[in-house]
Amino acid sequence: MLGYRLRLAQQAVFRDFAASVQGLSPGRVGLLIYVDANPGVTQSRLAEAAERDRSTMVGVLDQLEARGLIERRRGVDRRTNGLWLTRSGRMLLARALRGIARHEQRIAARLTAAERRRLLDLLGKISG
Amino acid sequence: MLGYRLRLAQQAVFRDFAASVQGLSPGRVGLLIYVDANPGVTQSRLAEAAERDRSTMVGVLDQLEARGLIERRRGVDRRTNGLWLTRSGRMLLARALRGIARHEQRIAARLTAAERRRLLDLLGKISG
DNA sequence: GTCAAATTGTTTGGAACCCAAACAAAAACT
DNA sequence: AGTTTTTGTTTGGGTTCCAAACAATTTGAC
Repeated sequence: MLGYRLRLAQQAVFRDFAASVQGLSPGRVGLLIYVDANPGVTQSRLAEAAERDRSTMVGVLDQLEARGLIERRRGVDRRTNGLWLTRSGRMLLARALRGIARHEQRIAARLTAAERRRLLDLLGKISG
Repeated sequence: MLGYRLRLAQQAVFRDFAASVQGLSPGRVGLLIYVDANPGVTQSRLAEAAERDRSTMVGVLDQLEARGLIERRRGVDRRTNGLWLTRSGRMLLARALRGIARHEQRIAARLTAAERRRLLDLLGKISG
């Protein structure tokens, strides 16, 4: 019951999110944010940060690279690829973040500040 | 932020759920419950109830049938397959439901009754 | 009653996701 | 110098889902 309701709420939020950031899943946005904050980060470190397998990253990064959002550059350690956002990657990320901000506002509008705090608190009790 | 926390909570609940009901995803349990409550239900109706495409059901039902949990019988309308739980399907479902009950208790133990009501209320505000 | 239209389950092809095992290239350690 | 470890990659697998096309069957219109 609770799990079901959690899923419904998450889906509602996700749908709104998806409407805010066309063509970029939450996971992808997370990757772009991380690369933006850590320019030159290695694929393995990024996989670690995202709690995904190295092999999972390959295809994802291939796509982001094909869309011209990130760039792989061979590192001094020639086994590694350093990751950077391209100009258009930074621009798309900025646009996405603005969309996310609007999204947060729409969601926040459904709750008072006190309710929001309470909800986060209760969710924490379940997660932790 | 809120979407992220929702996802964490949902994952926590899901992990606990998975530990309760080995080898049966929440979706599968939902299907078994529905078929149990509506013996002879048609594949299309079941797909409707689960908000999935007819074509999605085929593979899922193939698996459940291969595991000997459900049975397809040609209906009077010979286009249709009526669905029934087999004996072992009913037994497995009963076992799963007991596991889920224990699961709910474990989750409930993290919250007081008042907190639980409050959480469901707040989640409703977000979903609706 | 006959013939077009709708419905049912199915197949095929595809899209996101994800992991594990194996591999070559490169680096680090001994 | 030789062994071990790390990195990115490929391959193969699994899950979950949808859309389009199809034959069999039923329904509806005339």
